[in-house]
Amino acid sequence: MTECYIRIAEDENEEPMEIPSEEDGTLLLSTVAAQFPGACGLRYRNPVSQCMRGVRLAEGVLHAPEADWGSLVYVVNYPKDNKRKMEEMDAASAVKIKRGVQKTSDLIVLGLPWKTTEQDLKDYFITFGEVIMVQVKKDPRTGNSKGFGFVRFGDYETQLKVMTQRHMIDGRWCDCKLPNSRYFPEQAGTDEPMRSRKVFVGRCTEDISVDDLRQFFMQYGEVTDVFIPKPFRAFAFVTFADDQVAQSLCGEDMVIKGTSVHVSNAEPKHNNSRQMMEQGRYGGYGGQGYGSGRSPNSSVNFGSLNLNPAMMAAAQAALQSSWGMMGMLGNQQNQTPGSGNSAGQNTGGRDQNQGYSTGSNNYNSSSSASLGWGAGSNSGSAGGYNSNYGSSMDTKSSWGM
DNA sequence: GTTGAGCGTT
Repeated sequence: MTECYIRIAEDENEEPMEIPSEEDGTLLLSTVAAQFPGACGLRYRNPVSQCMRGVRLAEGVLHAPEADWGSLVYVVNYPKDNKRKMEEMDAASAVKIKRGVQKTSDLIVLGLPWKTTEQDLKDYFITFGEVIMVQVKKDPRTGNSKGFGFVRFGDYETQLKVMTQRHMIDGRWCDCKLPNSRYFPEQAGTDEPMRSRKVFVGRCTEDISVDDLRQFFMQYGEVTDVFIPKPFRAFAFVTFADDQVAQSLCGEDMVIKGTSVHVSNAEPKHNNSRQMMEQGRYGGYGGQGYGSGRSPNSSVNFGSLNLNPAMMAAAQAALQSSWGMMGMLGNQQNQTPGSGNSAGQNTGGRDQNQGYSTGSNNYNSSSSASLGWGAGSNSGSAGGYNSNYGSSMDTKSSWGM
């Protein structure tokens, strides 16, 4: 497929405008948005079925429905359409529904053998379901594994399943939990102190450009600004036209160009010390330190339920979901009773009767392609951390909320 | 070349 012009209109009955594709025949959402500000996608009427069809959109790139775009007229989608239809529903819920029932998040994988590679991790976890991203954390200098990593699944059910059992990976028992670094906006406070239109995007890699960020985040709403500090400091700021859109994304893990980035509240810029007074309740991590017990604002006491750490993690996740604790109690029955709650990190133990057998290669993931590693060495995760990290704080002070 | 509880980003 080659470069062409695609007919696009705001409405089926409107006069279409011809918009150029890329050289490979794809169409950038940003190109559409240049003519139709706020656009988040395209649809068209299928000539055969007479039904409206959505155009495939992946990371800001629109793909022709058939071999080429043809002479159809494509109609612009706007995020506001959703909001109008959903009336009282806030943008946060709208976004969640648009993207599926329950968002997934990165899980930390603890106890990995030193030799385990990202490919090994992927090969193992794909037997549970679609894998969006894997990482093995390495020493930036030597390249040696630090013995832990991260994984992200396509489906929340898969994530729950993986969290509730231990994993034999390359000869060692490993645990998958929600990482401590996760920020829980639902628990940050009862009222909503933050109404910023700007979000902080952490864990960026150097190959993620301003355009990449803009094109990725456009799918959630109109992006008014993208800022990447120079020199590279592994984070960025994205500002939306709508603060509700910004807030709805806070706390989420996103995968951009195969890298797991984390979206959270942008801290108020501190120039003139007044705002520092409010830092207490803002604090990016909701005030929770590393390691110690979380859920400071939760009124539920899980201690009485005799849950093992994995179940605690699931419970933590349940707190954020709509189905609450009910699903968990069902899961609990599948746990082997009296197997010890593995609190002592018994890494050599063979205590759990997990239904996973290392011989079964049921690669049931339908399509994990196009999302990351395919071409060998994209996830050189440690590659970007060598240079002046955290050197100049003044780069962001010149930039206002 | 060692290690074995931890925790990625302001």
